[in-house]
Amino acid sequence: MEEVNDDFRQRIYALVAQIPKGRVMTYGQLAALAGSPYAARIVGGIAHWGDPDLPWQRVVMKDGSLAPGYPGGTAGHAEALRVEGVAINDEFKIENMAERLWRPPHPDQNSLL
DNA sequence: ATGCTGACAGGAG
DNA sequence: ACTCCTGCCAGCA
Repeated sequence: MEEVNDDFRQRIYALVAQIPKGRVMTYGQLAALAGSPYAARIVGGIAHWGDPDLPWQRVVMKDGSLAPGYPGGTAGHAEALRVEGVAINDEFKIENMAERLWRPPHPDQNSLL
């Protein structure tokens, strides 16, 4: 039953790995999708200690701010996102955050349009 | 096994 | 608009 903990991390990996280039997801959203809406901080922890091969640069704060613990600081994170095609303001915040936010596909919802 | 920490989020001043 | 405080939960030592 405790596998939920283990799954939590696994789900975060899966979700992050599925984030399309040019899109971003918030820690809280990832946590919620993983099963714990209040474990946003944990996602940050996993991002720091988790698999470095995953595109953690696409994981940002709900406010559109970038991760302070990212290699190189917010500046490094901003630059990484610019490469992804994401526009970053001089305030190191994502422009049109709502549009950049990636919404994971529904399990069995047929996309009709 | 326990405690402290933290790449967050939300509410209040 | 910005800053400060609180809550929350898994990971790490």
